[in-house]
Amino acid sequence: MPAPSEVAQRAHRRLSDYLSRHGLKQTRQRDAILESFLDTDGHITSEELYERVRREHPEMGSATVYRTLKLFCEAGIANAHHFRDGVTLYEREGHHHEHLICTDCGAIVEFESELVEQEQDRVAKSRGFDLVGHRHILYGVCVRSDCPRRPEAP
Amino acid sequence: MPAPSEVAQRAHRRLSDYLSRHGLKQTRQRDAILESFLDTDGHITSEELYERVRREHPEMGSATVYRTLKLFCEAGIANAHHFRDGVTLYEREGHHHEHLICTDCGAIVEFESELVEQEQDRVAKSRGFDLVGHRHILYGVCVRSDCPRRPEAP
DNA sequence: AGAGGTATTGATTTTCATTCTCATTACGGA
DNA sequence: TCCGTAATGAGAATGAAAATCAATACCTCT
Repeated sequence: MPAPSEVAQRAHRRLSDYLSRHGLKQTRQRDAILESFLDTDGHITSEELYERVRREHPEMGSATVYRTLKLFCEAGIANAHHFRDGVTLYEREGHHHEHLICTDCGAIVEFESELVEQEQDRVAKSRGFDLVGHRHILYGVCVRSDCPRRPEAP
Repeated sequence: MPAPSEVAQRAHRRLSDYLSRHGLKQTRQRDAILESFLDTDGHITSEELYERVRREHPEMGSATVYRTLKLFCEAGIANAHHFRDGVTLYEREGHHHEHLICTDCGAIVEFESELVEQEQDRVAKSRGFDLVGHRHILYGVCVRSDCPRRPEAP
């Protein structure tokens, strides 16, 4: 296996912290799932991750992956998205960014904007809120010539 | 039939247009559902709307409401949201706004920002997208001691 | 107005992601 | 190593949304 990146190490540490701080246990499954998850770019569903983990650990149950991904969110290692109904997409917590989604082909492009960031703080504050997170999604039609039409709306 | 507001009339017209333009039919169910839907403030699930419509039209089927709400979205009368997984919330299309949600009490406050609006256009364009819509959600904790459960616009 | 072709409906079933249940197993502190 | 408890895996349960399908309602044409 490749050298443990700095980011990966941080994630492992964060999980350990969270577990011990909450009287939970460190298990081989949680480690395995974290390993696979960290090895992922972009977004992934629980089911997809399950398939991946399964290749290395055939005895793994899908319910465990669901449970663990939820745990990761609570531990600040992952983030859950509900871009479309019926599926939860997870991605690594870290460099935070927003999403630009093609309503035709479903392509997801990431972006960030310091300007929007500041404006969000301003708005939340003015409404008497302590901002703890946000989600900013743009829907558009991408110019890709191959954009294979696939149904999905906001 | 109550006084037809300007907004309601526009919605009815938009539905008629969409139907005829797509070779679809005008039915009493669609009218009834639109009526109830327009009578709604804030967000509503298909199931909730079904219950409401049902009071006036006991013969209505829930599948019809699902289908119709989807139709409304395509016709530009409604918008679908997936704030949490597993449920689709619909709201009237119209004055467009973003949402600020309290993670503690679930209160939903609406806001808009011209500045963010412009920035969105800029970002989408720079990525080769034709912007057709967006969703901007802020999550925070409202600092009021009574944390009012009031999904209302300012 | 009447007929016919098709979209629509309502009841029901099906799908499918996610959660729950529970007996069994694995952690981890003492 | 022992024990109490959290965790796991398999399968059942849940629930929103979609799909089926026979019966019905619309609409267009005559």
